[in-house]
Amino acid sequence: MARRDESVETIQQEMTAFARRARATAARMHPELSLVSYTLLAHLDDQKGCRATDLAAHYLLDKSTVSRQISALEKLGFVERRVDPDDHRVQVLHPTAKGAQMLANVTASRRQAFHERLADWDEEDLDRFATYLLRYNAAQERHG
Amino acid sequence: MARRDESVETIQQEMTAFARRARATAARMHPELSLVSYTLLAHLDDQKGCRATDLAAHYLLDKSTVSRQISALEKLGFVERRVDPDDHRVQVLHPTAKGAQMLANVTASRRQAFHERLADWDEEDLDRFATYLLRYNAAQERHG
DNA sequence: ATTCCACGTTGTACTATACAACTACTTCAA
DNA sequence: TTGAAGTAGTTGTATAGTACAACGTGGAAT
Repeated sequence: MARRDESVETIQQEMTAFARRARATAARMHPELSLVSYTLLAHLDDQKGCRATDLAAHYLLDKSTVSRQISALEKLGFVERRVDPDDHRVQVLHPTAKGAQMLANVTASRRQAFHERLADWDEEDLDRFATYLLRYNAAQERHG
Repeated sequence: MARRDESVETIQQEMTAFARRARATAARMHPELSLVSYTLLAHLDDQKGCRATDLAAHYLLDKSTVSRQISALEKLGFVERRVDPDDHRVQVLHPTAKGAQMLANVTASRRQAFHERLADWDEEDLDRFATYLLRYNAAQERHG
């Protein structure tokens, strides 16, 4: 049981350490697109458009927060709104060409940073680490 | 090479997803002690006291940020300052008894949450996951 | 038609953060 | 030994991200 506790303790500490640093690191790497904006834009790109409410639900953010983030992205010309013809309350959000381009740049640069950090890992370790993270996050979603 | 890329992509996505959620989750769980305050207080406890400058260096925060965080912790009665007799510029920071108590509570509750999330993992997986996280964070510290 | 609900915006407040300017103290070198 | 340079910490100011509450508008159901 002691070994189990120790592992859990380490996981807690290291996940926490990572979380603390993540925003600042992202901001330093990409002052033009914050971690949150990046995530929202990536979701829009991935989903081929969605509603603000969907973003809020998916990322556990208040709708007002999403509203402001989207306004900012729109002001930057990265997102456009298309009113749903079937329901005039709804705006379907899409990345613009410019937004998609910026997203592609940031994604490429993030991807490269991760590849560098993980350069000396062998394939099996990478695979296992990825699997563990998926499992951990899935558990977190279930248990809050 | 394709499998390697895929793993790295997953790691990136999942680490990002975790980072996005971490603060909000921590805030919901412990409104009385933010993730940052908790981390700083834990460091003080762990190190048996240290200077504000050390905290700033260790957590890559501006000294003004640390100064304000510490002021807040002091106002709450969780931290006390002891002027270093050898160098009157320096304040050595320590958790108070009350601070140590609060830290212990939050730590216990965090620990329990992690244990719940990881309840159905076997010992070998936990050990490997912990090792991977340590390795990943160490690499991040080196490569920015 | 009225009531209720869903979508989104805006007002307000708070926290975390950085940068710059400042004070107080120490160290070192001429 | 005194003056320059450096270090520790605080405070002023600005910004981003966030939540909650109040609101307007539009759809749905009785």
